[in-house]
Amino acid sequence: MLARERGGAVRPGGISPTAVLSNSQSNRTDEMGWFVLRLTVIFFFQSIENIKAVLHERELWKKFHEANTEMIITKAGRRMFPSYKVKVTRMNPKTKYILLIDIVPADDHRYKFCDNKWMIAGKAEPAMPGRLYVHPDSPATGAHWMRQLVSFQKLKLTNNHLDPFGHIILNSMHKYQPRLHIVKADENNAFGSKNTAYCTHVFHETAFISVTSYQNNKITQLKIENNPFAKGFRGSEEGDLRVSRLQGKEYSVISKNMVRQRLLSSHSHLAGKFGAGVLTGHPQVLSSYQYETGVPLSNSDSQDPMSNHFPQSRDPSLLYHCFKHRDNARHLELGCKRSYLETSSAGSEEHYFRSGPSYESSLLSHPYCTEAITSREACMYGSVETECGSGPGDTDELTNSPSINCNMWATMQPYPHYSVEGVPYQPFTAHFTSTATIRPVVPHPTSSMVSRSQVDLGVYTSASAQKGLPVIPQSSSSSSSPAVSGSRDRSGHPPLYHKKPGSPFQPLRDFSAYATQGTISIQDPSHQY
DNA sequence: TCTTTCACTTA
DNA sequence: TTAAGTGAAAG
Repeated sequence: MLARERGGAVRPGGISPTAVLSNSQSNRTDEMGWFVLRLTVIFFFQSIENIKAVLHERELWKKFHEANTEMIITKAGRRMFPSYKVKVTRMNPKTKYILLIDIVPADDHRYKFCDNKWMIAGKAEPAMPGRLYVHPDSPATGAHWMRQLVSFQKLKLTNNHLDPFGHIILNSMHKYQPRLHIVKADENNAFGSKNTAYCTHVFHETAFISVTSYQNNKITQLKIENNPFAKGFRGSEEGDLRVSRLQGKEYSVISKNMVRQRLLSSHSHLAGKFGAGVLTGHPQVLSSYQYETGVPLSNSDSQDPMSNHFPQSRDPSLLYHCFKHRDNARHLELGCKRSYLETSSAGSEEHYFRSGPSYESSLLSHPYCTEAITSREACMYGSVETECGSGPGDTDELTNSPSINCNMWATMQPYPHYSVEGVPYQPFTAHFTSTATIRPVVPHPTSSMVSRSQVDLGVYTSASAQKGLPVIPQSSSSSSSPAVSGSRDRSGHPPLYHKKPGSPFQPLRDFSAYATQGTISIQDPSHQY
């Protein structure tokens, strides 16, 4: 849209491409030159790496961020507040995109709240099985995404490691960073094939610490003040008195909330410092069509968690990186419009994948490492600490030629990433819970990592979700599932994620048979536990 | 710390 | 009217 506007705007009064041509050239040549330029302009501004995403209610996010955002996680799943909403521009209006979110560990620490501040309490628990939340409108055209805010408000967080609903699983008292991924869908409304392009946007102000109950009163107050659903807790003498009476309390009408409010009002200085949340990064062209930019979100070396683990003002505030996949066969086909919980009004719009655990690669200065990527990708549940530097490419791949293995959808670089001094690489293994078939493919499986990935790539069907049953990936080369057979892309590689509208999924019986391809499809729910 | 229950709210 | 989302508080 923007590109079109630009393209259209240049011609009348702007510099025409024909301006540099000889006057003797024909009008036809002039037209052709203009056409080429216009195409170039359109291509440039609509290419995946130029897609712009602006965080909605950034000032609100910033208020929370400055107080160190906390997000409640519950067994049943809890929404995030503030909600993750973005305004997307510079998409090709006619191209189909898939928008999804994953939430990766921001570091390898466990936290505690002492003396009214967050402190490091030890080493992080092993990362939970990464899951992705695919926006329910996916796949949709750029015009659709740009038409209005893209809201991920129905995304839910849980601390239930065996969560059957497809919610994003987190560890309590750990710090996380949500990431937005914009994936260009292929002709099959899928992604993950060798030509799949995608970009990742990270808004550092959306980082948070997961908690089972709020720790910081300032956060509690911000939630109450800003979340409509918490209106019942907003401070007023009447309200607090009402609450105390209803609960049979004998304590003073000056409630905890009131005290909090009064305390907070005395030292609240949450005015935003950031300017408009815009994409200000400058993609660097990496080999094999990889693009990335950004800065580390935190300095993990610091001993001051308050000042460093929730980095404040930073410009650009938005980290993003973009990739185009050419050398791998990983392929995810999307069926995001099918509900995960088809009978649930809420669940009907929820779509989850899994993404890989990540902190070890997301924050620290591990060099870009093919082996590590594949291994982590393959160890969704194993939380394997993979050594970097042993890969064939190592750091050179960071700035030069990424390996084939790395250059694939499933190994999308994690948050945060560094452009020069080693690129921590985040697996981006697909897990999701829509009724679509997920078929992650490991193009170049190596050693045992592939078999681990089979365990990783849990998939949830709407049917299983309704039963409260998670589904464990099974694979089968002998699968007769129509979804499976129909989801192979033309390159011969099964897609990672395939939409098969109206097709009930058939459990695949022999997951191991897909070991070399890493293909995953809907599984038999009975195997989850 | 975590889970469950509660009263209240929004949509 | 009802389903679902809130933080508080008890356990």
